[in-house]
Amino acid sequence: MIPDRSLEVLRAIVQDYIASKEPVGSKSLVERHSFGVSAATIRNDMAFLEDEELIHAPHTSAGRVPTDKGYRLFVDRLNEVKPLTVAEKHAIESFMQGSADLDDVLGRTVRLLSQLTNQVAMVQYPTLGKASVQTVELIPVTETRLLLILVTDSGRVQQHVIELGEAVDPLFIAELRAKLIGSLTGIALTAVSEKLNGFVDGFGAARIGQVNLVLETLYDQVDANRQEKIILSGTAKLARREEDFPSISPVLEAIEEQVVLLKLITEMQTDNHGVGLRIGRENTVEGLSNTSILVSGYENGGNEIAKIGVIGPTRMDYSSNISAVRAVARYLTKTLGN
Amino acid sequence: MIPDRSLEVLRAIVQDYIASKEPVGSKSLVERHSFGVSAATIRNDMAFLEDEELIHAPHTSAGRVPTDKGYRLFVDRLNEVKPLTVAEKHAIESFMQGSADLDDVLGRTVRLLSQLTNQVAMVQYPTLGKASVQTVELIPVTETRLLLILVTDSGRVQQHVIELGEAVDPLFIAELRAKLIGSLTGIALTAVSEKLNGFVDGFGAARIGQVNLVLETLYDQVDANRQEKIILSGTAKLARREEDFPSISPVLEAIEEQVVLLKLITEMQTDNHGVGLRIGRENTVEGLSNTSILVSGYENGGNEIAKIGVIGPTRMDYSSNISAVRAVARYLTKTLGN
DNA sequence: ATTGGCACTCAGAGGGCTTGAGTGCCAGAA
DNA sequence: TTCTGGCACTCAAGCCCTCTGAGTGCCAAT
Repeated sequence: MIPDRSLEVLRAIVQDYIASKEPVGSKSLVERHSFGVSAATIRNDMAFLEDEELIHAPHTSAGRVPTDKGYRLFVDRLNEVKPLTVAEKHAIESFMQGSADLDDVLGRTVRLLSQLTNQVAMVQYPTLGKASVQTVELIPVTETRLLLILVTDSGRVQQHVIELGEAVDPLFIAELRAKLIGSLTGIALTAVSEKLNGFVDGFGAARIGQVNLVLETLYDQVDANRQEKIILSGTAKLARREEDFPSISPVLEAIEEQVVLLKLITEMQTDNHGVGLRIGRENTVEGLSNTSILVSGYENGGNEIAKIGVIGPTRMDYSSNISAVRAVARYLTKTLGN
Repeated sequence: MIPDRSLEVLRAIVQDYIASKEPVGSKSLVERHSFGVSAATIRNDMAFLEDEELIHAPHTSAGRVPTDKGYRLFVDRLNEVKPLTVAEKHAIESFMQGSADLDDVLGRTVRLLSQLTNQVAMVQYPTLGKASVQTVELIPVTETRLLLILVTDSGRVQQHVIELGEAVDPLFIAELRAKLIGSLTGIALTAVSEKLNGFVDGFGAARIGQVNLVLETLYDQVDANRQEKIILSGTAKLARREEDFPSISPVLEAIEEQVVLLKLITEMQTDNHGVGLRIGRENTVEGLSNTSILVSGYENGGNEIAKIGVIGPTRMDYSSNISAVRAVARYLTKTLGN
């Protein structure tokens, strides 16, 4: 077990280090905090913390810096997070004012979060979840091309142009459209392909090719709904934190690899505060070993669920950022609820 | 007038500097190139070039580095550009294989260009231009919501959800839809708002509110078509060129300011080679004073036109990059032509 | 358990020295 | 007139050395 005072010392080290970016020594520690004991005593505590691998000295005669494990303990014991300022709340409100368009809302959200936290922010597009088909549309756009539109009950709209390679008969399109709407409306996305089993049988042999093309595109769209997407904002913020990284290049590269990033945040669990956090090397992704990733979940109309979050140096202000991410996630859920 | 040999010397300096990232001196110059004269003579030429502000010495006892003006002259006199390798051509072909979907094609293109040039690549979405309305669709998605879809003859599809705030009558929607299609099909985007003058008069007073909502959204979409957009790829490539910039942070920031970037590339003229180039401070945008921007235009089905390009350090391989940008622009035009 | 004291460590700053690539200029050759 | 070899000069960058001070670990005393 870790003694109370040692915990306090750890907390103080983390705070001072976050504020100053300098390794913190026993003396400056007793100056800035009132422990009621002398520097020598603190040094003993620090020796203990070092044994526990919670802090670490960059070199012999330097102050101490929290390790990933130290940050982790600090965050886990963090029982109150810094509440947002009025200005911040106001910023959230005014930022979220706007249209009901999913792309737009998510775009605003990610910029907002980046601005609030001064970190790189990310928003994952809602995943398939329990979403179901609201409607399907089939619109001729040229002689040989159809536009297929899929609308889910969570408000997501997807469209894709299908090249049929031959002129299409408007009557046939109308029939196909009607049948599709009849079969799919209200059906869960996960059940679409099952539901369409044998669908093609209802058409004449001459049409089968075209019907199959349309169905394939439809499956693709359902899949694209599953295939997740992420948007980022504030990449430049990383660069302004240059001192925090040996080199930012691997970090930028890791962030550009959206597939990896998606996998990472998808498998992150959120705790009882509603946030998930990976500190430093807890992210097994190479290139992110000096960054922490902080996420929170949001809901889209009670159906789809996805995550938003920030990426920053391990030496970030966890307290503020946690409350910012949480607040923005909540507002996002609320906004999407309408 | 600048003597021939001096021009040759400038060319050699630019080439060596691009290759080595080191200021180049008279001695290494005569070693690597066969001018048929001695280093001392070259020094005289260099003194001349320096008077003309085409090269510049970072400090007294150092070699020379081309100035923006020097690069400019070099590029303007560049009469042959490095042709693409077979592998590169192959890469382009295979990258462009895919769907007819505009988003998808542009996404592939920008990644391709970034990969080919090893720079940050950008693709501007096609602008309004001569595009006209192919069709308009109005689809109820919930009790109170409509989905408005606008398809232009260049294959661009835009959609937006309209919240009407009250239940909608399917018959009314059908009527509105029919009238819209009747009025707008084939109409140039630029003429849409004019064409719809008085459109609302054909509806009963009770419907006017709803009709206006739909029209407003439609105008917004036409405008969104005008309001341009840009996508980027390979931002991390900048970071790997860290040495080339005093600090990459301002560069990243400038790039994130897409509005500025758009304005910049929009007003860039392309020369007879089909490419436009701004070198260093020729970009009046702060933060881009150490970068060069290289663009080329592409066409979308002969109608819309926009630009693609790369952003990199002034010390970039202009010859290769120019041919890459040109080639990709050509392929993009071709792909979109289908 | 805590403290003051003390010897010890070491990164980083600062100063001075050396090196060598590179320059500018000049007088003589072509 | 143009080119060349030679020479004195410059100066960033690398190297080594020293110094400094923040910080440590440990011990004996409280």
